[in-house]
Amino acid sequence: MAQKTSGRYTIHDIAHELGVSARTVSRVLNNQAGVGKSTRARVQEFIRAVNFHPHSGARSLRRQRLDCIGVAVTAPPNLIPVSNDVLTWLFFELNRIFKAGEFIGFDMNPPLRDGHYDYARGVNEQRFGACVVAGPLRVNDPIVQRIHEAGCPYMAMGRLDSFPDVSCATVDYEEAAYISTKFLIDKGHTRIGMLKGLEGYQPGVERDRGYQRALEEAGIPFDEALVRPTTFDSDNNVRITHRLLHDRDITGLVECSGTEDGSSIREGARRAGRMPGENLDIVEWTYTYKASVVSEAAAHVWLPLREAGSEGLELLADWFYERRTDPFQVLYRPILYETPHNGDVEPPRPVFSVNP
Amino acid sequence: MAQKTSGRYTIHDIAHELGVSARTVSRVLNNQAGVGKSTRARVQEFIRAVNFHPHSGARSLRRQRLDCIGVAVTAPPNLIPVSNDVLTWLFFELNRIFKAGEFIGFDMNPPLRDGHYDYARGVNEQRFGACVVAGPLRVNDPIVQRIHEAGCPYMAMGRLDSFPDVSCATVDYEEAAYISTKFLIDKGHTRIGMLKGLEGYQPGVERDRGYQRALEEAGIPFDEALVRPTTFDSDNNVRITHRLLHDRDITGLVECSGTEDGSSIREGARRAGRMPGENLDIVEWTYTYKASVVSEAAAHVWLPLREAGSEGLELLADWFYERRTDPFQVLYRPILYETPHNGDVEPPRPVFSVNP
DNA sequence: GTGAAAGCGCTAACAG
DNA sequence: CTGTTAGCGCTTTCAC
Repeated sequence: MAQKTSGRYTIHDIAHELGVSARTVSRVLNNQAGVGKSTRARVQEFIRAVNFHPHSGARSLRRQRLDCIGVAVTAPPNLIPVSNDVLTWLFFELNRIFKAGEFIGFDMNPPLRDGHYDYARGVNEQRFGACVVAGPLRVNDPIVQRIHEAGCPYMAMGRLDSFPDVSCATVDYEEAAYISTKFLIDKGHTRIGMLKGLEGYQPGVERDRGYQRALEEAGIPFDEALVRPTTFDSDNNVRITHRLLHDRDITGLVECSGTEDGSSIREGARRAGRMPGENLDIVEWTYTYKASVVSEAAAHVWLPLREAGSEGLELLADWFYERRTDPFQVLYRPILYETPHNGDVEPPRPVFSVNP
Repeated sequence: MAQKTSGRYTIHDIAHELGVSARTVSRVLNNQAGVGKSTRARVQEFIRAVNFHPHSGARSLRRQRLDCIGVAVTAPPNLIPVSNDVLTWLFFELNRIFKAGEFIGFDMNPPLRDGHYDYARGVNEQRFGACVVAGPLRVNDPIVQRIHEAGCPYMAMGRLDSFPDVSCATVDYEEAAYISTKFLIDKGHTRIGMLKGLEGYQPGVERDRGYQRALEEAGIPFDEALVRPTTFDSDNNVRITHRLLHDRDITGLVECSGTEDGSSIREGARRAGRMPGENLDIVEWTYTYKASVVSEAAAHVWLPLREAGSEGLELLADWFYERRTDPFQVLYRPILYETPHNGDVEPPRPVFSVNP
């Protein structure tokens, strides 16, 4: 068979080869009506034999439709280590919800441009026909707004104060911080520490607000020394926990690092000579319902982020398939539950990965 | 500013707006010479103001060059759960090696077509200008050959008997199985069990070959009951280990599941009433040098897969940037070392993730 | 230093 | 049921 010099067939080559028109080949490729049964079979046979696939760029240029669903993270993995569990969950959900064989692409390492990670490039360069923004949004993030303005269906897994119209599915971290703190206040604690994840990101700001609101309501003065930003490095978190708990007057601790890394907390408490469950009441945050992050914790707050995300992804698919036309906002409430004490508890499925 | 009806600017719109030609805008976009200093500044300013980005499809159609480096896995994550560690390593390496701001896309969920996962689609549809095939290759895999024939620079992280020309960077699993088994034979064991990962994949076949070669050399008859295929499910591996070690005559064990999941082995041995280090000599495989998978193991075999991969990625970049033109084959030798007994040992960085 | 025109591979509109 | 034609947005000749 004559092969084009470029080394790849085009539909014109195929049409020529088979003595039909390019339009016919295109029809076969797109499963459109208007091709005789035997012609269709011949074309299909040929396409399969030479392993022909249409050029996605040419295709996207002509139809005004991109067939790639993109996942973009808001920062490189060293800063925002989105865990394998979340990526796996996203794969499964995207494949469950987008059924038409869309290509799913992950852009996991956005370039730094003008001081911001440009995770919008997949949308801007028209690679993505829809985009999931995974990872927390920075305070005053300007990038997600560009995605919004591009008109591409998208869903961020976080809200943004500075851009309230953002299309998103997430949980209410302010509420989570509020109920965590209030729980400890109601148990009689007045000096409550907080191990605060995601400083500089929207979820970090929400933690601050919820914590302060609970204190205010109870008339407890705010002491900034009690709030310690954490990272995704477990050694560091051991140290931070240790240092915070040095203050023996702290009897309650909101552990909202978001790392679900119980062993760091335990080790940090141990080094400070504290015994969770005896002289320290901990409220642990987790993204898994009834997960046992630390069995000695007084309570857990469940952040149903995946659950919110799944609902958001359905809406995103509706938008992509033009069953709806607008951004949406899905906000799930966190739920506080006393730590389950039977041995039958699953470990958390982390949203962020922690080293080591 | 007048905006096109489509909602997006094209270089023609910009040219019209600024009273220059599209060619000039294109020159600015691509940092080419032949534009006056002030004209260039005006164009750049405008582009930035309206957040213009060229259409990647149109661009790839016209130049015969794709600017996306793709990572494709050979099967969906439930079958081949490539771990976050490997993904993260790939991000870092790709970003270290590809320096021209290439887009890096991950296709992590290839569709099933004709009984094979079509992980070549990114190459076939001309989305990827280079492709890393992550994950093991199935025995007789026909897909990677299509990538090869497409002429796109690529690198598989595995060899393939049925297609020896495959461009790859990997380790010699046959040698690994051979030295593991030989080590135990030399210690006097004659009945040696094997927990064999990746049945049905090339690395599984190589394990078989290396194991049998060592036995043959020593004149020990092969007993297929001693070789047990494992999975990436740790509960299952506990059961398989337990069942295998039921045979009290087995005194040596090659643990080449590839999971680096020491606790399953320990638990399986415990259930069978065996004490590693006392009545059982284990050789553990790991992808991390001097990692402690199981401290009671007699020896570890280090599979320098990442190290081979890094060298392969450099060659892939050379190919992509046209500093070389051909496929390559990088094959690293595994190394056996006695298990270090000082407490100063790092845990392995897994290549596959294991549930739970 | 700049612009007009052709064409990459495909699909939509329209004609037969 | 099938073919012709135009044009998506860009880069590349080539001419000025």
